[in-house]
Amino acid sequence: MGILRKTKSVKILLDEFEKHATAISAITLIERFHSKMNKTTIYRVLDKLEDDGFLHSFLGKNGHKWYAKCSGCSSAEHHDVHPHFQCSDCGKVDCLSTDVLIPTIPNRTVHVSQILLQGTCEDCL
Amino acid sequence: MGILRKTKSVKILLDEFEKHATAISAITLIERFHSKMNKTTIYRVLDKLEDDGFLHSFLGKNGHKWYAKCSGCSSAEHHDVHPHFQCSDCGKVDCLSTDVLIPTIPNRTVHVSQILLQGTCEDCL
DNA sequence: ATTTTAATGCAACTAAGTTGCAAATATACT
DNA sequence: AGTATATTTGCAACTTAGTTGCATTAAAAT
Repeated sequence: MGILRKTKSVKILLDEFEKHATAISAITLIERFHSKMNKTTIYRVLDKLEDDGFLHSFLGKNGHKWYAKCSGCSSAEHHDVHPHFQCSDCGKVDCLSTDVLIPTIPNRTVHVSQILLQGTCEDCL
Repeated sequence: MGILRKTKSVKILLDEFEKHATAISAITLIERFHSKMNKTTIYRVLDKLEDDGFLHSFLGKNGHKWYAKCSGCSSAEHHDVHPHFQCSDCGKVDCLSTDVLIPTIPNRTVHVSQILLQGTCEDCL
């Protein structure tokens, strides 16, 4: 599918991800923009922005969905396979540029790797 | 809290994890034993078995809870911080003994790491 | 055998995410 | 600009994993 129209909702959400360097959870966006748009719309727009390679998604520590800006992705290919760091204190989630080496697993082919590190971030140390 | 009494439910669930080498999702256990025990009981027993160091839990690809037997854990300490592998074909989840090296992250302290690898398992290759 | 206290079942609830459909709105066309 | 067309939106209702409170049941201690 992907984005076809530059609607108000698309602009608001894109803008929000431009403004913040950190990842944002779907739940947070729903809280933040519930007066401007419906949660269904938020989920749908996020979905499309991910399809288009503007955002990538992953699951936070409770299994809730988080989104962050992609760097160098397109609708053809997502190559944001970096680890994410969630602060146990403030809950903030960052994308880490540090690479984690996934070892070869005998008799298995690994296609996707989800790495979520939890601990204390620089602000909370 | 932890387990205090060896009830029927505790025995059934412990037995199930003895029988299978792979991880089992809470949802699967509820399906499998819905006639023998209530889902609330299942969640509560799993919780306690985890507290006691018999099981460890992690989130699968949809953010749903999975459990597997611990090796060498106690109620005092869980040291099952290994990666998990979920087959995209058959859905089966295994604990991997292979270690993944988590690099030191500047200005952050890492306490927990969740690593979920997805791909094709040996049976589905 | 009786008492005590933990474990269970049940029903109702919570919350994240999804679906169907009618109404609104962005874009294409003339 | 005005109209047609197709996408996007809002809403309400739904789905489903997991949780909670409370009365009942069943371990285990006496």
